[in-house]
Amino acid sequence: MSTGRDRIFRMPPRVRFAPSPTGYLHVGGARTALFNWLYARRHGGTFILRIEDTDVERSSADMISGILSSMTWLGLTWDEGPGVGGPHAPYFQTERLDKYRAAAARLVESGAAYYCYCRPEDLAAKRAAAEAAGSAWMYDRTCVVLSPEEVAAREGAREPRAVRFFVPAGGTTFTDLVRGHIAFAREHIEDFVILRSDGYPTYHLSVVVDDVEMEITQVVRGDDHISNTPKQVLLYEAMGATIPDFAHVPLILGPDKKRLSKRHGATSVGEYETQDYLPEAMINFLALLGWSPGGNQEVFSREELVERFTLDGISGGNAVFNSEKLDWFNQQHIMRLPADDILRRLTPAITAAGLWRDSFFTTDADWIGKVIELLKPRARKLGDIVPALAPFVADIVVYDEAAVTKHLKVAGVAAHLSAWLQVVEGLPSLEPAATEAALRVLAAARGIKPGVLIHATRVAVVGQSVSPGLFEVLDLVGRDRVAERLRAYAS
RNA sequence: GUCCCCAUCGUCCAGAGGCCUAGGACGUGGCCCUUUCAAGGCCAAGACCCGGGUUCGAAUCCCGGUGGGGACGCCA
Repeated sequence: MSTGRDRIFRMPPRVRFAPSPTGYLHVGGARTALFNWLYARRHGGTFILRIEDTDVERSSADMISGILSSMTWLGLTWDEGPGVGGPHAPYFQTERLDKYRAAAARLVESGAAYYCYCRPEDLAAKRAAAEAAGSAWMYDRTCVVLSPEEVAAREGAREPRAVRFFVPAGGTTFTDLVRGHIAFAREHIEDFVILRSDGYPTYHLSVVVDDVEMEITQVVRGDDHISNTPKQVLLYEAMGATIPDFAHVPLILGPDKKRLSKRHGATSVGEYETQDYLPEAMINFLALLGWSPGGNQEVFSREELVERFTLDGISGGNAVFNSEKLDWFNQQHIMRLPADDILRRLTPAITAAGLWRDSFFTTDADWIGKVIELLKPRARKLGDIVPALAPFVADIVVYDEAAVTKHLKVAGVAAHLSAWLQVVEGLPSLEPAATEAALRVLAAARGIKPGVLIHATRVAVVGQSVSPGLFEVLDLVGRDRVAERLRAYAS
């Protein structure tokens, strides 16, 4: 049998992300998708998206479009799958049912599987009884001993039946790229159903049939699939197919170390999109949850992650989702975004706020770029920049009452501002260093601390007691606007 | 209950027998910068789950225990 290692060097990998559209794209799923995507991109391979919608009861079209949209938002583009097609189309399992049925029939034919006429209610009762007795239930093989005549009779009577895989005696081992060898004794594996009585395949069958047909070379998926793997290995063997490599990645937990769920807060990628996180921050954060490139660098661009990604950098233990660190990554990525990029991303929001000017991309590009640079390190979310733009680009100043009371409605301040206004009007421009020097000279002349003028000016000009460095702000707001706003509070 | 996986600061990771007096990041506390708020810089507190082995030497290897997680569906 050829090992995965050989395969890596022989041909580009083909990996897939195969979500079930029974819910939104969960951050855990997103990370699994990311690892697959990084692996494919790193090795010049193919990243396939396949929708496992065989649970027709719980799957929905809305969930499918939600998942696709979250994948797109994260930038996890797929080479084969919904919308783009590919050599193994279709990529929706419900459109591939004939393949699973044919595979099940072949397995029955070869004796690797058999028809099971047990009724679900009876099985449930047996399971409940075993559970009550405190022991684990495994299918008791009632139907494996049926004679060919009886099977023929029941088939003729069109009795509902499922197809079960016959688990042979022995042991099953497989190599996991993250954990090494894993062994299961087959007495712990029951004869599992591969085709339901309604003709739909179960996960085990469809996943193996598709992974074989789509020539998947590495199966990178969640840890929760590790106990499914021996069953699937058995299926590969029975089908005479090449077994892919497996890499099971640890789960993402909530702060209480329980599997991450809604009660821990936002768990779907869509919620983070709504909350205005940068997709590159999400990618960076998720990549480092359970994987390490080695070294001390923490902030990575998508390209840098692709360059460094290796499966053996994945750690074995589960990871707790730490949203404070996500916030930090978000801020780090905001600070690394060029101003023109920020402007482009924020165009709709700025427009909606009534602050847009077409000159931002032309004659005012330089100026607005400086404004954004000033606002950048203070934004925790990209959208924080939008309201902060108002005092610069418009005459909209929202005055914070507490700030006004504290810094402007103070005895003597109006007179000081009046003097300062005269100075400002006499200045050729508000170049920061010169403006600051002028303010300090004035403060000294009037026998007050520079801070009195600085704080009063800040509140008068931006309406808040916090802002970027005052003199940079004044320069970018412009002398006329600054003078106008000072005048409102001068005596 | 049975099987499987995992185990380093509160959290995410580094560490693949001596480089460990265990390193980085988030968070926390302090200081610096300073006109505010951020950003940035510096400092501090903070961990190898326990017990046995193996070895001259173990965070690193082995065994056991404990703890956590996962799986035991005609869900995926």
